[in-house]
Amino acid sequence: MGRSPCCEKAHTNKGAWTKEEDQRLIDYIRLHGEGCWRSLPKAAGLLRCGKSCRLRWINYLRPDLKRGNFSEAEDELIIKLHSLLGNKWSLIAARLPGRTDNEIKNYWNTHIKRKLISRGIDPQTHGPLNQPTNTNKSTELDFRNVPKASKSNFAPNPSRDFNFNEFQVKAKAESIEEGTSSSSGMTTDEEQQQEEEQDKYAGNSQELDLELSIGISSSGKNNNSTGVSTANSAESKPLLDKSNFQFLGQAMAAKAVCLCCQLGFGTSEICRNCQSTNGFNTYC
DNA sequence: AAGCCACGCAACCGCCCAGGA
DNA sequence: CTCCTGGGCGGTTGCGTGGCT
Repeated sequence: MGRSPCCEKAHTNKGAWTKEEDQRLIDYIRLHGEGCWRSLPKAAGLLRCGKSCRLRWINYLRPDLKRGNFSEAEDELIIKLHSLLGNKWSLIAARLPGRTDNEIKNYWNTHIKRKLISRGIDPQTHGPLNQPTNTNKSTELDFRNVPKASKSNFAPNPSRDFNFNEFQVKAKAESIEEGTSSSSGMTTDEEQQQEEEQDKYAGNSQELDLELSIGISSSGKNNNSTGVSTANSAESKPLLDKSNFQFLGQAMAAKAVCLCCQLGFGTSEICRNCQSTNGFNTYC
């Protein structure tokens, strides 16, 4: 039996995308929007697999992408989210405006894993390195190893004994790096930028609110945040004039989904609160 | 200067799920 | 209810690049 291939492999290009291909894809999506990826390559005149087009768009061409280096605050946020969600990169990415799951996954594997190990923390269990792997604390909600089906089937379940406070993780600005921040070799400007980032994500309370509303950040906020990051991302920003894509940003914001709702708290106090207390997402 | 190696990241692969017919 | 298709996700691969010898 087997699945039908997503495309005619014999007639598709592979490997790195050319500028022409990028431009074709951008132009097409600008005119017709996202969706129907299978038929998109033909319609756009691309010799690419539909999935390849989708990935290229999502991971590289999308106008609301941030790119550039991850800030320390983003690092910590990723770590906290990973401790809650495990390798659910898409969920983690939903909490990091302008970042893609692929980008975060790569960053995790190349930087954060090493960072945690150097701190003596097991990147998988988030427990001490020399501790046995099976160390799930009863007080921690752990989405790792949750069957995939449950991801989208989190219907409200009154019988479930669920303490939402367990979703909130304190991420005090304490001891991010053992020692001082200067150990990272940052310049003063970088440190200042990092502080801004930390303010942006953690707020003044120094408490990381992980109520986990999912969504690509709204265009307004995101524009602001990308304004901070454009300095280091300019070189990698492909072909795009951001202003041309405002409508796309708005459309994406409209697609935002609150995780409270996904988890079945759509009518709860918690869900209402996420509009006002969330660090950077306001949709619900 | 050349070769080797390690690393980072873009892209691909294959599986899974949701929704429609 | 079953099958099929489109889309999404996590894991893996492979190429480009920079550092070291």
